[in-house]
Parts: sequence; C-alpha cells; structure tokens
Amino acid sequence: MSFVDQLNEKQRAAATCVDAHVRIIAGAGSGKTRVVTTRIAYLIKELGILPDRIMAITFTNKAANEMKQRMEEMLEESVGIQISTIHSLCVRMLREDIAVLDYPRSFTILDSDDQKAILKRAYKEYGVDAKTYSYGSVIGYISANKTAFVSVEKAKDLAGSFQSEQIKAQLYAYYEKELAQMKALDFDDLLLFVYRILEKYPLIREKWQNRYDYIHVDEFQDVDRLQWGIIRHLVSDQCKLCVVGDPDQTIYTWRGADIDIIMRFDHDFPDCKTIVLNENYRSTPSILNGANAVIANNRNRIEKELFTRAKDQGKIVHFSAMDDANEPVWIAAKVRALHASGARYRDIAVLYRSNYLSRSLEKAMLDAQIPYRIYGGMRFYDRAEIKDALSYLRLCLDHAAIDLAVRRVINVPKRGVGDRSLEALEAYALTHGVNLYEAVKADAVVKGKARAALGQFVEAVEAARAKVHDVAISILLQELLLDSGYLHALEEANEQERIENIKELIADIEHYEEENPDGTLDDYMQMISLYTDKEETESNQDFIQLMSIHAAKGLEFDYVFVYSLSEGVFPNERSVADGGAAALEEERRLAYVAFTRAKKKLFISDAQGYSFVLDRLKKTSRFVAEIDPDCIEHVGLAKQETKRDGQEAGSANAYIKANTWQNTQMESNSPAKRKAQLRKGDKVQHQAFGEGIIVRVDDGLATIAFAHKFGIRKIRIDHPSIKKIG
DNA sequence: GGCGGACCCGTTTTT
DNA sequence: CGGGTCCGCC
Repeated sequence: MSFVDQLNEKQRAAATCVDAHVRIIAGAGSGKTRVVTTRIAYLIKELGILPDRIMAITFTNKAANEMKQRMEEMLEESVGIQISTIHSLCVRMLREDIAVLDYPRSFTILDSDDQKAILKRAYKEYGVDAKTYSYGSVIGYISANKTAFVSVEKAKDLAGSFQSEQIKAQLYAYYEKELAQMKALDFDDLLLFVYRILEKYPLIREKWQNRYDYIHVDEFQDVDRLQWGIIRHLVSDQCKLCVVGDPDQTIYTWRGADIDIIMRFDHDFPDCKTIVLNENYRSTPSILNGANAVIANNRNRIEKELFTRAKDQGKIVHFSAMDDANEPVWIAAKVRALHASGARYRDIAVLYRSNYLSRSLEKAMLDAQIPYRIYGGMRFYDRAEIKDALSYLRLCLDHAAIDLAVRRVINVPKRGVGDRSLEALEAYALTHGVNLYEAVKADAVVKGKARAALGQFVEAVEAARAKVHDVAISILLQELLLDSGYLHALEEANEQERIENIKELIADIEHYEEENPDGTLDDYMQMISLYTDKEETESNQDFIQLMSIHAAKGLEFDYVFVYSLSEGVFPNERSVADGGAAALEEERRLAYVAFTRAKKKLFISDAQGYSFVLDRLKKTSRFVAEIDPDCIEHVGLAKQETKRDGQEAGSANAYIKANTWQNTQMESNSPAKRKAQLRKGDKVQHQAFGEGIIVRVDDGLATIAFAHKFGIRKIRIDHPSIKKIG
C-alpha cells in the first residue's frame, strides 16, 4: 500500500506532482499538513530522493516540530529532512557564511527586551518621552522599515518635515548604529543579512541552491517580501518549489505578509500547477457554513466555498453575558459540562483576539478548578529570572554585545549599584575604550559597599569564564547563579516559582546537552534566541488551552470557545483605525481562522455592560451577525432581548436590532478631571437606578452608565443618592 | 545615592 | 496586572 492511497483525488494530485512547481490553495481543515508530509514521504520512499535534498519551511517552531514528528511516524524512522522556520534556516546559513559581511560566526541575536533596552538609551539621549512614543510602536516602525528595505537615510527622507517621523527616524538611526557596533542581529536582520549575502555573492548563492532539490513552504499566505526574496534565491533551475497556503487565512499583514505573493505565484513561475483543496475534513456543517458566511463578506478575496461531508453536531452557540464578569464564568461552566459528559480538557480551547484577555479567563478557570494552560503572552524565555540567568551566561562569552548583559544583571541581585554608578561606569568605558564589563573589572569607579559586591560579581564571572570550554553549560550556569548570589537572593525573597523556573531552565539545558554533545555555549545561546517559548515537555496531563487566535493558527480542537466578541475588541479598534477597510478584512479573516479551528462544536461569547478598555458600552461584534443565521443559536442576554421585543428568536438581524440601544455614542472624552472620592470606572449604587459605572467625571458632574432600563445619566458627584460600592 | 512603596496609566497580533 | 515614575526614607 502506498502513502498516497489515503488521500483524496486532489490531495493525491498535489502530493505526487513533483516535476513542476506547485501552488496548493488549501482551505481550512483540508488536510494541507497531511499533503505536505505525504508528498515528502512519497519523494523519499517511492522516488528514492535523498532526504537531505528536501527542505520544508514552516511558520513556527511548533509547526516545524509537529511536521518532524509526523514525518517520523510516517517513515517509521528519523530522517535528515531539513524542517525549520525561516528564521532558524537563516541562522544556520549565517553561521556558515556571515563572515563575508565581516561579522563573527558567534553573533548575538537580540530579543525584544534587548531592543527595548537599546531604545531606552536612545530615548534618554534624545530626550524622547516613552509615553508619546511607545517602545512597541517604535520597534514596529523600525521592523517595518527594515523588512521593506527602507534604510535609515531613506527613512529620514520619507519623514520629511513631520516631527514625529523625524524623531522615529532618528531613533532608527541610533538603533542601527548600536546594533552594528555590537555586531548583534535582531530577528529581521537574520533574514536581511541572508538576503544580502544571497544577492551579493553568487558563489554562496549557488552553494545553497545546490543543496536542495525540493523546497516546501507552509503557511505561504503569510510570507512577506523579504522572505519571498530569500526563498526565490534558494530555488535553482532544477529545484521544485511547493507552496501551501490559504489566502483567507492571511493574518499577518501587519508584519509584512503580502497576499499578492501567493496570488501572483503563477506570474513568478508561469509553469507552475495550481491545486485547490476545498473539502474540509475538520468541522461540522454548522461550523463550516457559519464561518463561510462570515468570510464571504470580504470583498478583496477569491471565492472559494469549502464543503464537508461530516455529520452535524448542533449549531454554533452564541452567549451574550450581562457583564464582563459573567462571560468567562459561562465559559468555565460550559467547559465543566463538556468535561462531565466525557470530553477531555485537552480537546478544549479558548481563543481570543488579544493576550490581555487571558487574565479574566484565567481567574474563571481557577475559580472553577479547571486545569488550564496559557500559551503566548508571558512566555518561558520572557520571564525575568530566565533572562537574568541567560544574561549571566552571556557574560561568559566575550561578545561585542556584552554591555546588554552587564546592564541587565549588574544590580541583580541588588548590589547597591544604581543609575549614578552605572552612568559613571559607562563614562569610564567610553573614555577608556573598553566594554562595560571591562569597566566594572577595572574597579576604578564604584566606591564603598557596592565596590565589594561588584568584586564578588566579577569573581563569579571570571571563575566561570576560566572553565567555559571545560564544563557543561548547565554546570556553568548553576555555579554562576550560586557564586553571584542570584539564587540566594531568590531564596531570601522566597521566590519559589522563580526558583522552579530556573530549575526548569537547567533541566532544559541538560536536555540540550544530551541532544547536542558537541554544542558550545555559543550554539546554545543562538538556538535559544529563536525560541520564544519552551518546547512543551510531553505530559499526559489534561488541561484546556488558552491562546490568542494568532497562536492557534494551524491547530484544531474538538471544542472551541471564542471569547470577547465585542466591537472594538474583535474586530480590534486600533487595528481598524490604523488600517481601515483592509484591516477590517484581516480581522474578519482572523474570525474565520478562529471559527474553523473547531471540529465538533463552536461556542462564541461576548458581554454587555461597560468596557474600561474601550471607554464605552460594549456591543456585540459584527462578526456574530455575519454568521449564517441557520448555523447559530443565541443564548443568555441576547435571547432575552429578542424575546422581549417579540421578535423571532435566533435571527441575527432581529437580535442586532433589539440591541441598538447600545449604539449610544459617548461624547468624545477629554481628560477626566478627578474628584477626590469618585472616579472614572468606580462602581456606584443609586437609590433608584441601582448599580452603575462612572463613565466620566467633569466638574463635579458624573456620567454614569446604569443597567438597561436607565442607561446613561448625569448626576452631581456629591449627590446623596449615589454612593460608591466595592 | 539607592531602594521600596504608592500610585498612575494603558493594554494587538509574533519569529 | 505590569511597568514606569515619583516620593520619602535610609
């Protein structure tokens, strides 16, 4: 029996088309990963292609690992296919060839904390206010410029006479200068440097072209121009490219993803074959048709209706809660009910637009004693203690970027080295032309108690440096954390969780050492920089999974909850304000991705009441109304509303009409003047109107949002009829 | 000069 | 809720 026998006709065509470039337009749940893995197995087992001639590029580390695992299962052996993200592919290439750009093989890879630290110094130097220019937006600005090949000079030109643009361009210049000086690369540089090398050095380009005969690119709809440039350079005349993607699932245009790349693939490769997979094997008809109706509202789209032959298992359930607090409680109750009726927790996921939404969910899960795991948000390698520990390790490598590590841990644990001492050290380093660590070591600046503490710090680092090549990384780290007093300080503060995390890191390093007996500290540090989250240690524990929709891309679950479908939250207001109609369509694609993750049953929810984030009353997301009315049932407040108005229950339009009272637009908000006792956001009790929330306070007059019947009222803040409640 | 506590603000998505 | 800032204490 052949691998390909298990595929449907179109899938089989896609998997066995190996003599031309192939574009596979694969709808949600149409088995695209299966097609790619089968294709690779077919190449190896039936055509006798050597595994190391095959490469697969995935979007995330998680997807790469999953594909590797599936390949192993299919081939019943572990083979040498290169399966990696484009970023790790680039690191591999740079370790071989970065020397031509006059950079060391052991270049430092910056994470977002490092980027922020650099910007912080730039802000200080130029007197830029971090509130007016958030780090995030400036990092985004720099990244957008870099990936679009906009140099510092060009950015300055483009800025023209706009002061805010000029400032951002100035920060960009500082940032790039700083990186060059440290011989450090950020995530964008990893790709940019590779692109530059492939572009400029034909011999190196040919070397890499000669390595691969079959290149596969997954999630091709989210590829950006720079990535596409690199991939094209890797495709030689005898190499066949196979790309898989779904334009309806493009959710990364904010990061440069360009839908035209998949749309115009046949222009770049006129002899390519295009195969459309539109049979869905994942979801029930209600879920699929409901989602189809939503995505059909996008105008900039190629029509592609997915169908399924699966049996239906009930409509999509929409719950509209009375208020913020009720929504996650309802989800928790539903999860418990599903579990009671036999579902495993691990087959249940809660998805949301923004990571901050996980907080309220987390609380509800804790209260309901439901085991859960949150993906994204604060990731393992983002934790302060992990960064500290890795910074101590970085001190052992005498890199040009060592200053970043010194700044991070010179006063962790507290050694009495504050801003002033650090400034003095920086000045010393500058005048003596040495790095910060050398300045500390020189022992000529800091006096008094801090001096002794720094002495101990230097001693610990020197001891580690002396044996960096002789001792395992895990041992080195343990000694460093002990000698520097870091671990001791955590114990003193009774930081059990942080200590546990450090232990986990050490275990993680030991694991790395087992897998890579020849791995150096350098290798480890570069590898770790590409991982934003720790590999899930296989566990048979049963927990529900909480994650952003972006993080859920490519995954599927029996039961899916999509949380907080309120206008402004999802579709995200800021996103739409920035990007207009195109951004709204991307939000809709996100909704489509979220809904199509569900196999058996989809639950979506929103809440009424006042939103602190949006500063106005909440309103159900338009995406709820866009779901095919035949595929959805409304429960909770929404249902009551429709009944009260004597309208047909279950009709999305009737439902929306019944809720138009919520459309009440708030006056635009000027900075609220604060009165001593009552403030915006406080809950109050009114004699007649019941509970309300203060929306706005102006000159002693409070605008208060009360429950439905009463709505918005203006009341003197010192009026005896209202009192604050907890 | 360093440090801890009090208080403020503002929350997009990721390799 | 976390991160930043301001302030008063050591």
